[in-house]
Amino acid sequence: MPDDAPAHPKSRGAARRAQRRGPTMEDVASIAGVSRGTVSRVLNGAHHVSAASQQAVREAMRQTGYVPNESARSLVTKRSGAIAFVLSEPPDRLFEDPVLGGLLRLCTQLLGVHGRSLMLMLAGTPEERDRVLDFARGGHVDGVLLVSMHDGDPLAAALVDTSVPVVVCGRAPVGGPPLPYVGADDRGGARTMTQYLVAQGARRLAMVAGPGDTAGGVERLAGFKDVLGRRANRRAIVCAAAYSIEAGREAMSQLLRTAPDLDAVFVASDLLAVGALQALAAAGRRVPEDVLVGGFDDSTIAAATTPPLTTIRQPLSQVAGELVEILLDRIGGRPVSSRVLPTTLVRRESA
Amino acid sequence: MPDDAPAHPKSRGAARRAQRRGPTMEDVASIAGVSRGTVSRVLNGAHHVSAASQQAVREAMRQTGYVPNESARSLVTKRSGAIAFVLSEPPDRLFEDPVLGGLLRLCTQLLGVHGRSLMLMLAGTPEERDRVLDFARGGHVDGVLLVSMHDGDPLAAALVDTSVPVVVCGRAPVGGPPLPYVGADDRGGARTMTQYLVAQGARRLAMVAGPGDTAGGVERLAGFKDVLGRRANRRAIVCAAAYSIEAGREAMSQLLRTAPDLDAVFVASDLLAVGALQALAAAGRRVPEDVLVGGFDDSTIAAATTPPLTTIRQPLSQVAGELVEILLDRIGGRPVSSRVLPTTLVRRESA
DNA sequence: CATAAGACCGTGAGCGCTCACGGTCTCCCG
DNA sequence: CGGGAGACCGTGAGCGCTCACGGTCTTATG
Repeated sequence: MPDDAPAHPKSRGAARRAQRRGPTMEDVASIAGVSRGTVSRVLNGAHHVSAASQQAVREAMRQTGYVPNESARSLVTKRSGAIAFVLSEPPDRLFEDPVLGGLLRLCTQLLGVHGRSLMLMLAGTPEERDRVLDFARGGHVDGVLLVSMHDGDPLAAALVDTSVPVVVCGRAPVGGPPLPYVGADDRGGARTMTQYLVAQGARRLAMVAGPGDTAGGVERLAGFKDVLGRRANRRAIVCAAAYSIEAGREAMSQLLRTAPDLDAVFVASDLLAVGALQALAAAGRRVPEDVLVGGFDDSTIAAATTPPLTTIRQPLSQVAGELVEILLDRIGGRPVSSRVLPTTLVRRESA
Repeated sequence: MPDDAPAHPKSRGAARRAQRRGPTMEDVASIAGVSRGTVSRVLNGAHHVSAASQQAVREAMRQTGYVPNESARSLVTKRSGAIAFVLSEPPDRLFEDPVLGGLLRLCTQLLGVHGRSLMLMLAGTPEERDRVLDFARGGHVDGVLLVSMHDGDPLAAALVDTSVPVVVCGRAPVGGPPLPYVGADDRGGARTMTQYLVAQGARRLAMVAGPGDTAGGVERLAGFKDVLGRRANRRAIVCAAAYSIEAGREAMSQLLRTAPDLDAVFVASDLLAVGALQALAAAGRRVPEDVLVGGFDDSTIAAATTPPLTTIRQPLSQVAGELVEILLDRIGGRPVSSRVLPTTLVRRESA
């Protein structure tokens, strides 16, 4: 410390405290020979601080191992630096779906580079929902990334009047408040797949749709119908009870009964398709020789099935990118708009 | 302002502030006709508070929609209520492995029940690691759940001297500090599977082991060798480069070259096994007729392969339970001990 | 050379809470 | 009936930070 005299009167207890409970701003300030205010300035922004002070402060921070106390900061700024990633789903969803895992990872990573942290919150039960609401109201989080597939989700409505910025992933639940959202183009993707199946020679197409109260459920079905028009056979469409392997197996079995002559099936998600593949195999139908199978999502599992699944890829990293960008914009008070991202067909062997 | 009489001197700004930024404790107190201190008491513990005051306070809280400000609380208590779930892995791990997703969900849920929240943090890059460390040092989290598979992880060592309670999931990395951990009995499970394979008539067993610097990698291999003793053929053991489908495929292909006469293979993880199954199919080997295949984890994917995978189940919910219990104990200053949980064989069709 | 404009920096007043302390009031025992 | 023990409750002093304000010192400008 070439530039510093013995120290200021204020620094008496500072050193002792510094070793007890982590150094405070005051400690850094006294070591750097400046005031709290200056330290604060270099910490955020560093406008109007001389190069010398800045240097001294940084050195003092390094030397003391200073870490700003986020609680104290939040207390006055009313910002927490945290974003809630809320999974408004039955509890086993995260367990099953690799897509969700990927989204979560991507968001954590992206948020991290913006200096923000992610709190994972479940909202399957009323108690959990209340906790989320309390967090939002209590200023514990600056924004919410709501992953909600189901329509009429009570959380979305409750969340808007906490006035905490919210962005929905997937699609804004119908009947809910008009929240900004970002999602893949479910309908367009479904159209692409259906057209592809037709182009591959499918004549009697069937569909395993997702649950009827989810965006993926209705939009992908709509895309299917867009292409088929009145040729769509009502008997050849069943909705799965959930996005799970079992539900897919059951739905496919049912399809095999109601539309036994099907020669292609579009399944609304890869996980569902895994189940469908199993049901098909159990029924002795070969894929793709007897039945073409198309999935949706392009999750990890798609490449692992037998045969590997032809599917529609969701641009997951784009979705994550837009999600955090929009949320951060909303938090910053900038205007935002929802976004629907294009999907692509991934050809493998099932169709 | 229709509802406000001149009121107490102190409550002048209170009402105005209450509608601006959420009610504070002072607001609740003045409405309930008590003091801050009493409100604080009913909030935590509620000892030495008359039933009447307690009633009044609760009513006032309900009426104002009061939510305690966690930052202010943390500032004085030095506790944050948050736990970091740190994934010290290459970034694509979470993407792939359903086991991790399940663990994450379970921990979030359990922690939630205890009134604590979970921050998800990645620690794949040095920057991310520094962030984790800063969080720990800054008192931003009360404890860390470290999911680290690789030995010699620098994070574990750095974390211990932040004096923040840490519990490791999996196993304490060798060469690292002696941290409490909880994990499944990898070695025992591997023994069980190997014995089972032998009992099923396997004579020339091979193994696709996990990466050599992971607990799962060395322990499961050790279990394999425990059973086979000197009958273990060195040529019939290869380590996969990672826990991924591709790595499994490649390892299996290699095995097919170095030990072409194998009639059973124990694969150190389900994900790896998916790849192995693909390689086997590509080579024209039928499972289980020509080759028995055993996996490890019993992740979602295990039931979805063709044929469905016989595997070793990790008691995931028990792992999660012990993990948070031990961490909470450590935070509470109670003594803790590491725990190894038993695994079970799940028979399906691949062996 | 006087003065305005700006750069730089220190200070005080909180943010909303907890916790130790001390005060009051009741009740019971000797 | 005095007084100690508790129960109950209010108060002050911060926790570590930010932000507005105002002061000093430099520099440019008329």
